[in-house]
Amino acid sequence: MQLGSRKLHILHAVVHDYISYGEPVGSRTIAKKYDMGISPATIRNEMSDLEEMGYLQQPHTSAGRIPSDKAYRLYVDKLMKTRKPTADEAERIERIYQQKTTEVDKIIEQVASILSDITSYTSVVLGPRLSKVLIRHIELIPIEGQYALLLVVTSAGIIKDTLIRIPDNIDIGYLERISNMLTKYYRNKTFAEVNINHAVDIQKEMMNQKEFINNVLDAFANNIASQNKGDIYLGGTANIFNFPEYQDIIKAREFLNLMENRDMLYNLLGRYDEEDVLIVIGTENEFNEMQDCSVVMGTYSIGDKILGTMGLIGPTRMEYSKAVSIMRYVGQIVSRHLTLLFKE
Amino acid sequence: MQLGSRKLHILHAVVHDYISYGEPVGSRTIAKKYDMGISPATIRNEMSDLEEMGYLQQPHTSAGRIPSDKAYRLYVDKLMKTRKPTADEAERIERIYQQKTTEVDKIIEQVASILSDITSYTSVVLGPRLSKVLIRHIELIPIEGQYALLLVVTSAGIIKDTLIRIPDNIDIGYLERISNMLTKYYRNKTFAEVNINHAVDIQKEMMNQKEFINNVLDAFANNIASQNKGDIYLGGTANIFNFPEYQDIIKAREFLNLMENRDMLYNLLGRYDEEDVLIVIGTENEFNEMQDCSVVMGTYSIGDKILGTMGLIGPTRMEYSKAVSIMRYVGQIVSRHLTLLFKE
DNA sequence: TGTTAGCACTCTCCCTTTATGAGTGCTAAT
DNA sequence: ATTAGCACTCATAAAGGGAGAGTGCTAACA
Repeated sequence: MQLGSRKLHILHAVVHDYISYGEPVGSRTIAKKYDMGISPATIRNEMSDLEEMGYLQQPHTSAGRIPSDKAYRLYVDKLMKTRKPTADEAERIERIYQQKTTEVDKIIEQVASILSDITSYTSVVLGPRLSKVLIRHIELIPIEGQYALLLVVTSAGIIKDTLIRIPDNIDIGYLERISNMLTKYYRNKTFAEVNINHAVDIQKEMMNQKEFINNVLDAFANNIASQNKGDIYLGGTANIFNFPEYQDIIKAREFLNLMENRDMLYNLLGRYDEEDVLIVIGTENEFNEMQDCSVVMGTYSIGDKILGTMGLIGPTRMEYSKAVSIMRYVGQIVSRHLTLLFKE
Repeated sequence: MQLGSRKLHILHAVVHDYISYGEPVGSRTIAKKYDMGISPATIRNEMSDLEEMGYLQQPHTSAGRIPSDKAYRLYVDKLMKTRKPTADEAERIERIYQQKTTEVDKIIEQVASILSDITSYTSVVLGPRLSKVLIRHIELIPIEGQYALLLVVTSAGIIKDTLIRIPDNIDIGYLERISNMLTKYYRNKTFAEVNINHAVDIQKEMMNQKEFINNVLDAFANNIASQNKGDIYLGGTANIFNFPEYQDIIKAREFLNLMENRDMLYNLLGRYDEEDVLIVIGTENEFNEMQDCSVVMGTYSIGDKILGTMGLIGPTRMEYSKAVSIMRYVGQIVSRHLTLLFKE
């Protein structure tokens, strides 16, 4: 069977209506609201065809139709009109620029909250992936007592630190020398490239302070460089209650448990690093637990280096055009902001 | 009317039973389960008195009784048996020691998750209050381009940073000198005590690099020292669904919205800094929205300096003895862990 | 005088029944 | 090919009708 233009129109109408109201759409509704000059009976015939082709489903015999995931896919690929953020939305997104802080965590946190506030979906934002980030500076700062703080500053302004015990006979100058060596050696490398066995200069140094240097290198490699998972920020988890399909307490609970499963979210979003927005609809998602939802993903960057991923999670009948336009614009703005702060 | 020992026994039984099952407790139930050698009819008379005195309430005529907030208060103050963590609970709490990281954020995050996992209530943990924390070290780290990172390391291992633009003609040595001055000047002060006008040495320095020094001091005072709110970590927000009183989607939603209201949580917990555990029951809470819940608060410290507050939030019929014992023990363990890491 | 058995009464909860209405598919007419 | 008409299906809401838990009151009892 062919997907003629009339079928497409009807499909569009069903998807559009269902996205707006979340109730199965009947033939009469379409005839009245979308005014396409044919009678409900004709629409019924077409809908019956569309059901056979896998685009529509009936929850039960005497209900209207709802779109299948296949229909949403067709909708987002072919039928959906692109949309720009409204003036109000744009204004709210641009508040990212007004953040005073230069701490990436805080910026990302605000991004999550803006995303969920504007869209009323749940937002997930991954902090900068450490594997994508360059080491800029390593510093051993003496703390009183017998401790020093090993600090690593990266190109995205992220700072990782760990405490190290230092022997009595070590002075500040010595710490500085080691800091310099480490910086010189690992500067502009990623954490993934850290391999303490290759640091020849430093190994020479080992002769006099073998144990201490070992401690430092060990802390660097194991406490800092091996944390390859960045943080996850969530926004608007309670938004899911806005949707009638989640009025069921069991479904709502499942959803919220899902949002607490950081590993899953990390796996879902973490592997995505394309420039453009990606839409994953219902059963297209490889995680079974999320096959009731759709996810709209985007990324943010510094310069042209993609740093992290953002996601909007909502019911499969989500307003894709809105989610996409917001996601795109937020991506642009936050990237521009971070680039201004940290580029070069 | 007097609260004789028999009335107390009955009240105890009602509270205990209602905490366990969440259903109104009838006279027969008490006679059977708590075996106090009197008949249901007598218990009914006593319960009627207790109701008059404001300790019990009836949801409707033909239901059993439920405790009022006043009854819970009496219960936690006088009737409740203290309880120690079970071996299993203690073992799970002591995993705090096994954390490899020395980043306070991560430790606190784990504490929130342990608290909520063990108790099955929602946990809220405030990060160290900056007003309680001493400045240990200030450092200007040159980043390539024309930027430096202004880093402040504190006595609780927290690190605050902000970016500063630096003029062309400034070299590393100069940055070091300023770092040393700042450290010398503000060391062992709290952020609250920071007043850039008093830094005489540094103001002298201003003569040659007036604009730059101004930038540094301004960033220090405004971007770092003025952030007096620490972070908030939540655990087990979805736990609320375990309780029948929150099966109602509207109540569940209200609760979750509450948990997203960071300011409120901050105000609720932030002002509390006593050593011992504090229990706030239902209407005792000054925030109307939280008068359906009870909160058990505790603190954690470094040495004998109280740093931050923790809270367990659950229904008013929460298992206070459990919540209190867990809260106490977690407080002890996390304080000991932090003290080992950061003291001196 | 305090305690208890007995009993009528109340109210919720759950089950069943019934009515309503939205929507369909089929058939026959256009 | 399109559409009006109609019988049929199914979910949802409203109404009725026990069953059960629990109470308060009264009168008997130790």
